[in-house]
Amino acid sequence: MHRWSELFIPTLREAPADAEVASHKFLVRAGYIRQLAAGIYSYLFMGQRSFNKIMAIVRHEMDTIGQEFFLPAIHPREIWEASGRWALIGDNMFRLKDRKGADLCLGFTHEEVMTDIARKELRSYKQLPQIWYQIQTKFRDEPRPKSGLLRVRQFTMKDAYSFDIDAAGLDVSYKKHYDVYCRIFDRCGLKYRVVEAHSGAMGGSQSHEFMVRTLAGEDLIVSCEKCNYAANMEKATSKLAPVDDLKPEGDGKPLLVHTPGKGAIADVAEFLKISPQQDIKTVAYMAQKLSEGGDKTLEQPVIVFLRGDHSVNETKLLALVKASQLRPMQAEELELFFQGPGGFIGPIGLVPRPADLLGLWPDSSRETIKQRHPQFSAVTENPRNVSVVLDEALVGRSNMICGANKLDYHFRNVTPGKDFQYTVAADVRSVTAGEACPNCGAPLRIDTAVEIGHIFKLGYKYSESMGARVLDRNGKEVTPIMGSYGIGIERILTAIVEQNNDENGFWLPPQVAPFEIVVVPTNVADDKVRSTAEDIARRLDSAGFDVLLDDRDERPGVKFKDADLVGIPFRVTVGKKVTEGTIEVVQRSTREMRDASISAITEYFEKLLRPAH
RNA sequence: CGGGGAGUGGCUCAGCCUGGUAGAGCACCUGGUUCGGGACCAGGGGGUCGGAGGUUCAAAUCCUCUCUCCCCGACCA
Repeated sequence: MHRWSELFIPTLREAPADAEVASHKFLVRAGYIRQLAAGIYSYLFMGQRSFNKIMAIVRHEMDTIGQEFFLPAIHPREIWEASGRWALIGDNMFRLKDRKGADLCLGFTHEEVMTDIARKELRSYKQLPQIWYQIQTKFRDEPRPKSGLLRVRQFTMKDAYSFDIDAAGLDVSYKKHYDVYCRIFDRCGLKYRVVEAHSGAMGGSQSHEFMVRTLAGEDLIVSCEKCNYAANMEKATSKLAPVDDLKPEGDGKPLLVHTPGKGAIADVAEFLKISPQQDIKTVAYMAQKLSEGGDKTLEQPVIVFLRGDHSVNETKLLALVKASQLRPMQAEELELFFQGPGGFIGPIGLVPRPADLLGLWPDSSRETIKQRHPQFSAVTENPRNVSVVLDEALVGRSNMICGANKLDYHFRNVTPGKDFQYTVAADVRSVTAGEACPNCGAPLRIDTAVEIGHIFKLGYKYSESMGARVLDRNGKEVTPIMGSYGIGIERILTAIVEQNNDENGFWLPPQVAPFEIVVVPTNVADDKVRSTAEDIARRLDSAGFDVLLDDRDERPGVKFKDADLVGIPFRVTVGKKVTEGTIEVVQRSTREMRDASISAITEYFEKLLRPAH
């Protein structure tokens, strides 16, 4: 049993001025956390106690499918070189040197370390499958930490890695994680949604994110009102309603039309009395990525054509061209590739690079295009180097409007595939709310959400690059296939607080709350009240409940306010009614208040909190 | 990195424009009265005004530089 008078629970009447979202305000006010620097927090007694309970649930469930490890937080450069990510990750990785000048980094994630163990130790298919996990601190030097614990530079992650002999094995390991994650989040009392996700920088084929809807979230999820379709914005697709194509004019060949001063899609549509859906939007990027050595930025032009009312989903595009960044082309670059001015650029005249060269980059020894500015000789010598991406929504369309690469002119009668060629047709647009669900056709909705868990099928990315090999049953050397699975511990608590709060504070489910019950004597100067509260707290404690006795010599109002603030799901108020043998039990979430008998209080909570017994 | 905002006692803030040597509420300590929704009275402790430099007889206040934090964007598992 814990006594509040002896604990350090520094509650605040007012939220710190720099706290913006509910979870940040309340976790600070409730004395769970304190900030040390941007995106770096100390966890105090109450916070750590809650995290420990969350981690216990995670551990308990993970132990049903895997084995717990504990890996180093400091890694040598070499393993990150081996996977190719030392250069790829960039400024988000904390890097340091040891006294000998050797490069080290703080663990950003642990694929490399786990794969290093696997490549050194795993020899035979008989050792597979393996699922290894840990609960460990991760360090990520975020460009913009924000919203309290929602986006930080140091946090705790449960990360797991699976090694299987083949894809069918990976399917099994993946499914195990999927199911265990659902059990974990259910036990934490979270309302969440599992969405299809893009595997992004981690690489790999299949991926799901476990998302909690909240306005504080930074991710967008698309979900169907009717069926269970749900996807991350970067992955979501929709069924588009058919569009009426324009009738061809004249001989049906592209026809130059004068559109003076009408560069923007909306202006062109109005001027020509067409719908933006009949216009082709051109978006020109320079795709960028670091060279193998990490010392140079490689660039290549990528031009996207899509329906006039659609917008590019840059994440989809990045994955398609295997780039790490996109920047809009500058005016002189537009001139170079289109030989036309911004606002009037279009596909006709471009020479798309062949599909088999998509995503292929100039080798690292070559100077960047930027450095060759202003001549751009590297590219002008080789116009095939332009990747032309056609959004899928334009496939099969005809007689569209597009920029003519000539000031104040557009083309009519333009049919993709006929009047211009492209490198590849792919889904590179963003879904918007209200479009039809790809499964059932019902309207899609878009919500902000927090990502609390993520599971990936990594494939061979790390095992291959780092050289993990085992012998199969035929004695043939094969590369194990991997999966990687993460849960953000702090985000579980943060998401729960975002889901369960009111003007006075928040409440946690008993299984993750720092205490299940707070016993509040209204006046410790009253012997009868004080001793009854002591007795109740002691009996509940003996019965195995996590009890906090608020034995502070404070006025009742102060104690009630604090009790409401700090996330404890049940309050037992010991006051005047002790003379009648009665106390009150208040459920924080509903504010529901019930009298209970002092003598039967243990049984009362047994029924409430331990229904299985 | 671009744009915006803010740094004054533990928390929330006033004072800055118009320079004169720092204040309020809450919190904290002592004593007393109180005790069912953030009490009251009396006394008290605590601040290099983010830092450095400059202007001035005099700087929280004016000027220059700088650091930090927050928000929006870019970016991001």
